[in-house]
Amino acid sequence: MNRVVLVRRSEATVEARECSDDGTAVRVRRLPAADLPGFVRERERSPVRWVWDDTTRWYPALLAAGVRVERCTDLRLTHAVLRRSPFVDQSLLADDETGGWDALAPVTATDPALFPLDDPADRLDPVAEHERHQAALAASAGRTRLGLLLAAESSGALVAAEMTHAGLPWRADVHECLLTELLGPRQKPGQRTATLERLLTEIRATFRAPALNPDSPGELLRALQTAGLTVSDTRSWTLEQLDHPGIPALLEYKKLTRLLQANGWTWLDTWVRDGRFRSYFLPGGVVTGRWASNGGGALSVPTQVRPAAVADDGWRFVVADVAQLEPRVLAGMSADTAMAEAARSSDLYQGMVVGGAVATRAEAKVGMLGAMYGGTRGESGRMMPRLARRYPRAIGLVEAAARAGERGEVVHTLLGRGSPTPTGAWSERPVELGEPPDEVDSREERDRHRRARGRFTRNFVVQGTGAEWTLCWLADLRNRLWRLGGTGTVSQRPHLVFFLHDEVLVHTPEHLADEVVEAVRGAAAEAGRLLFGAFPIDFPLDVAVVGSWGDAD
DNA sequence: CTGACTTGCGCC
DNA sequence: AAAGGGCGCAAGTCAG
Repeated sequence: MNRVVLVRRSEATVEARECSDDGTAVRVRRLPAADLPGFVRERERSPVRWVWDDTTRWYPALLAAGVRVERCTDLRLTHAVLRRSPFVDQSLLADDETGGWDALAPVTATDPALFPLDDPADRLDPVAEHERHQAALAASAGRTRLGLLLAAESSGALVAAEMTHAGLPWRADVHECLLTELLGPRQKPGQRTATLERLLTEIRATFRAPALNPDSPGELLRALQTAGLTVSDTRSWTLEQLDHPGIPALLEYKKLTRLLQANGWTWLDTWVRDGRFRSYFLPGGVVTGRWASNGGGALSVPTQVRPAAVADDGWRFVVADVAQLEPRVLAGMSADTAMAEAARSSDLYQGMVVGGAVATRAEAKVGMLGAMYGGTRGESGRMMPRLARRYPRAIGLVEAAARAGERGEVVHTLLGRGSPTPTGAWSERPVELGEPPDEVDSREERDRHRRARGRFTRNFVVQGTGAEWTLCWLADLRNRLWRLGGTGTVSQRPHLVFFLHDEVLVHTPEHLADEVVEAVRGAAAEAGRLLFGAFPIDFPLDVAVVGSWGDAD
């Protein structure tokens, strides 16, 4: 399949350099920037891979012109993966421009950098960078898996741009009803709503603190202590443990102020336009390879307000999430057949009970979370020996990752994404006897850092490989949705509108909902095959066809 | 006053 | 019910 590298030659001119598989240029043409959408639409009639510096700099304008692309290589993202992969000979990537590629940041519409007069991307040569990537990949011992990761990462960039373009259908009127019901009518900024005022009066009375401002952690802590409560912080979970008549009102107050501040009327004004919640998803935005988001706290939309996400008339949401993604990924990547057997039931934790590893589902869950996150204290720590005996490969894999991290080493995901190189003296330097204590951390502190590093690398391999599974799932789903057919642009057909680590929302015309469900399941099966080949591990989905996100669970 | 840091809490 | 990993965001706090 031919590739077409797109290069900005000036504000008004684009160069399209078409290459065959072996890299020889087939055709180079210059065209006015305004003609680009038409050119891309035409060239998409036969298979092609677009190569560009950064999807956030090219794709939004194409989507706005009604043009979808099938596949691309996003050099900003592939550069980031290659630069940190332990399977890449870094000398093959070295160039004067390496620092520029390292520093390249995505652009969002809220950035003044949307139409930057002086975009740092324009000082970089995508043709040369792409050639370095090809060379580094070809020379890599992990080229097959790494190649899959680069393709999946680039595909994720397309999905992210399309999701921002389409937006998540959001009913401001439903959201406002919900706010008014819980908080009372909207007040001016800085003023408490009726419900908050009522709770405030009650809190001040029961704690005998007539001027108390519960929004100030310091003031609140002192008030609690004056009331005879022994607490050292004001977290809700801490307060729940206390026995005092003022606590319920205080907890309610904290819950409602949180709603008001994070997802209240201001949030609606800022992030919801024309019936869509539009935020920015940033593929590869997290070190593990998970996505980050920008704007409106997209990845932490509380379940409380999800009822306001409502499909258009005649349309539905297909909401799908993977049950217990990370333990399944761990079973697959470690080829632990005993754990894969437990995963055969739709509830992996119950499967561990049936398999005789642990006595209860609760033990299975807490034990696995501890294994993947590094919990050593209490119940999860006590489960570890039994889990390690029963699932030696799975537990062995995370233990090895933890020990590597403690030694200051880099670990990697199944497809070859590397963890960041640790910085700081604590990682390697041995304890020097007699060193002045004010120049080095104490031994205790450095041990604490080492263990924290171990927990990070332990989690990195699982969370990161989980992110690779979901990338493959998204990429394949995106293509299946397009093939369901129909006419028109991305947002006129079944299309992805939201993605939350292990959950997707598809907005679809109602009559295609059943086919979308099939597509979502088919893509999950394909993701499992891509990552784990014939190894028998499956990824059951919870799928719901609903009119509102709030009805999905 | 601004900017950096901390606290607390939402999501997975 | 959290713990243990990864985030974003808003408000409070504090130093300059």
